[in-house]
Amino acid sequence: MTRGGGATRDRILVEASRLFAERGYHGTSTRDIADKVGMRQPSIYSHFATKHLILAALLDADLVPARARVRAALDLPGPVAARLHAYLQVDVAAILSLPYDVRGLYNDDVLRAPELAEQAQRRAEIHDLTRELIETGIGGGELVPFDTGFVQHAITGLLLEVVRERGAAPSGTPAARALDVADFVLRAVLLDARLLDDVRARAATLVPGISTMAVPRPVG
Amino acid sequence: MTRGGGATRDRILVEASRLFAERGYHGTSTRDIADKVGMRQPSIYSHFATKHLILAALLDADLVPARARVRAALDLPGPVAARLHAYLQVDVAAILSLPYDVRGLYNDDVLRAPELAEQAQRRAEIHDLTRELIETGIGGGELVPFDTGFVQHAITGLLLEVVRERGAAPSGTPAARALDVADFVLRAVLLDARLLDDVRARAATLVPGISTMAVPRPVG
DNA sequence: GCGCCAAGCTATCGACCGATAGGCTAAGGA
DNA sequence: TCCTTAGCCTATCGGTCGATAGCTTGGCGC
Repeated sequence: MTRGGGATRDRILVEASRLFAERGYHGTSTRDIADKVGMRQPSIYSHFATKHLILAALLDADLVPARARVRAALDLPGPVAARLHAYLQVDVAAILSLPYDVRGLYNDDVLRAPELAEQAQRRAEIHDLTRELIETGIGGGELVPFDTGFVQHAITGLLLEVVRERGAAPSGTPAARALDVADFVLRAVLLDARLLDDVRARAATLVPGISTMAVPRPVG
Repeated sequence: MTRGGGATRDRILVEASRLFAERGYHGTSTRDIADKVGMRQPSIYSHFATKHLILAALLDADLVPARARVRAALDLPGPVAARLHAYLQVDVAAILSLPYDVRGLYNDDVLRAPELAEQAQRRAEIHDLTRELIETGIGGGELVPFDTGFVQHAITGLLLEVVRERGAAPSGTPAARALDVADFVLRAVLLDARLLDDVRARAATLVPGISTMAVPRPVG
């Protein structure tokens, strides 16, 4: 690991993420991963002590920056609608720009495994923070009084599916797709539809503040 | 199978659907299913020739009525917005009322397996018909000119996540959740937000016509 | 009452799984 | 130069997988 600066470890992560996306975690064997990397199956264990830790590393690469982003959106000042719009844009763009194929990470229900409890907790935290943001917007009269949990789930589902779409037919740039998602959600939840242009303008000024919270992990 | 009128077969399907939802298809063994049903593992093969056929039966129970519903929505007369609203309501309510736990059916990427090609094709057909409905609405100036594929994926993601939510914390009745989904999507895509009340009223008259297209499968 | 057969059972198969043990090799530091 | 050790290798483990073979049983039609 020290010799190559973690290059092999990263290749394992990249290939594993592709296979997880294609066949799911349980449907992918450590031999499958090793074959793609170009090594023997036991050699994987020079870099990861268990198969679960491969998935954990991939999940963390997504979850840790994502949590930083939603926290940034919560801490920023101003109207909730603009912060939500900016957050969605940054989140989608960031996920679509990850070096890993994240499509398979949340498909399977492996997140319930006790070995991934830490990651499951991180994800729950992101959901809680998202709900908090929505709740603030509803309480302040900016957003339609939908059930908060429903809106959070709607956003989660939208993000997951947009990510899944990328692999099948990557239509449009990440930035364009990110704007689509943000617009779609805000049109749905914004109480006064006439404010959408204003929300977009305010969001544009917030995007850099949220983006810089998430330090992208460089991978060869 | 003939003696009990397929009762055991249905119990296998019910228990399998719950386990698939909990651990995914690959994460569930035929022994797990047999244990829940209360029989030995090889006895499963008196009702299903392969494990894939269990999943295929579950998928068909969802996909076949779903295809009928979207076809009905396409064939009905009147504005697209109302038809889309009605379709979404009926679809969500129908899925939430299924005797099976459908949460795990589309999580894994087993649908790519050649044994499930027929089901994959059915699902693709549903997506195509949905896109057609949206395209009509955009062309007719009723809906916001989002990318058609994006809207279809957004709807798919929303439906999947709402279904997933049910198992975790079933908040609200199926009908209430169905209305939430329909409202959320139509607020997002309706060009003139002021028409929403009218769309809802028109949709209410269409709901029976779409519902009756889908014959629910009785299961004990 | 008797034969048929669906539907269960036990026993077992070969394949594949994740993981471990232990050896070889080459790069890097003393 | 020699020692350490990261990073690969081969060989192999026990466990579990989906699936098959073949026996037993009990309800039904005749």
